[in-house]
Amino acid sequence: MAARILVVEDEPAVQELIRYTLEQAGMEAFTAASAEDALIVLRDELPDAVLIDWMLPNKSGLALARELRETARTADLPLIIVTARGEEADRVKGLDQGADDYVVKPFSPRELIARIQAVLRRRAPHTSDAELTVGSLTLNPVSHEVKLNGNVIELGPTEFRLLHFFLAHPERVYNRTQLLDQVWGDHVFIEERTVDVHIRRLRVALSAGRAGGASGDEGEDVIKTVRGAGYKLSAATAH
Amino acid sequence: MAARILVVEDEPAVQELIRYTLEQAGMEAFTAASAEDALIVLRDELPDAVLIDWMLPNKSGLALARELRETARTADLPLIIVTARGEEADRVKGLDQGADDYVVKPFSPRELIARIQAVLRRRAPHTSDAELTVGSLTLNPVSHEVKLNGNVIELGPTEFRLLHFFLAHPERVYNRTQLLDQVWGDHVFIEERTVDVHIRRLRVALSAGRAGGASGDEGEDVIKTVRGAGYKLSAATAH
DNA sequence: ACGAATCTGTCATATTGGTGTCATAAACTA
DNA sequence: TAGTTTATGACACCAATATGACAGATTCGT
Repeated sequence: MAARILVVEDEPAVQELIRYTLEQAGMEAFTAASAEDALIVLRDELPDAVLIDWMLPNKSGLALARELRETARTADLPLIIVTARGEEADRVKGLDQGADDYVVKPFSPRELIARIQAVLRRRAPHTSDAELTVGSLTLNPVSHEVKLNGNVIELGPTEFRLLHFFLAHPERVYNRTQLLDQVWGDHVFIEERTVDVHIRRLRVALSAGRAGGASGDEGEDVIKTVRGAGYKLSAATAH
Repeated sequence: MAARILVVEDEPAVQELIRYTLEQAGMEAFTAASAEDALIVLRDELPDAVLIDWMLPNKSGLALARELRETARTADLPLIIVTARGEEADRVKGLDQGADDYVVKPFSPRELIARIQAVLRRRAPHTSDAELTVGSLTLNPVSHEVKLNGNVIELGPTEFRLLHFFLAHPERVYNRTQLLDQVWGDHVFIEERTVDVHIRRLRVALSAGRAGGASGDEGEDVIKTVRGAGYKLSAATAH
């Protein structure tokens, strides 16, 4: 989902430049030409971050920043101040006022995007890092490590994501389309049969991990094929 | 050159008092009204020392202290905690958290200056700066020395911070963006691929340290590449 | 203040390894 | 057995990472 940014900037040319830059980077840009407009726009929808020009008609950008901070609903919005070159004092003041970062004009598109993304990143909560386990199989998202009976299993990125998904939804059957959507992303256009191949690669890697096993007794595969339906991960030693 | 001190204090009156005191003593004072602001200011420039009020809005001063210690870039900053009278327990806790010293409010200007100068003078190091070790690799933050199998390894500043960070968070995978945020600071605006280069420099330095070894037996690299995910430091000799 | 030495970030290029597809063999269903 | 559906092995192509070289910064010693 694209990040939605509110741009508060009175000068049309700059406004357009920023909007273009943001959209190039896959972000959605709203605009407001004054602090008042900004407040009105914000009444409707909360963006993911707000970009405020330091110099605005009537109410200064700083005042707007302070106001946003004081209002509960907008208090947590990441703010980035756009300021003119120099102005060290102003910068500190801006940060004191609650801005999360600032960008000095003129700025490069890359820098602007980088700053915004940094701010968004900082606010974003960490995704669940819990270790997933089914039977003797364990996947640790943090260390990016998979173990089976204590043996470390080497997996390629796709197989890792695939197993990760299965472990997060055990015992549940997914058809190839669902797996493509969930593991690859629902915009990709990939042959369905490709899933089979990755399932195989995953199986091979896992069975290799079930090492040392002397006897021909091949334990049940953790990834089960459900003919006509898809695949599922199952701990059951089902017969 | 005047010492530059970052003052993290939310109460304007106290903030002003401290600033005045510092400037009287020929020091340069930056201010931040909250832990968040402090982090932002620190993103730009590293001062010579940080003065933190124990009670801060949102994030407590202690939490800030801990955060600074955990981030490679700021891990070596001398910290002084400003705390209210009494609270022996807090004091201990503060020092545990990595503070270098503390000042009890109300304090005399002379005392404050003295403490700061003392801390600056013995640029020395934090009690909590324990030596970090993984396998036969050791990093001593105090002496700023890295050893591998007893051999001293020479590292550039960035490589040192990078290794420091990895040693503080072993077995955990970080992508390039996270490393840039943690080791360089999250406002920097650096090409992601640059991380690769520093990883390489670190690897080269470390493998050089695995000296004398005649045989072609290249021991496993301590810094592991996790394709599609990033890098991690791992003790595991696994292959 | 002034070179010398070191450090840093970026590129262009080399390498390595992962991906998606196919053709074909098996396995299963009816 | 014929008709499907899934498993396999081989491959060419593409993507991610490693490497080596460089010019601009920074640091240090003097």
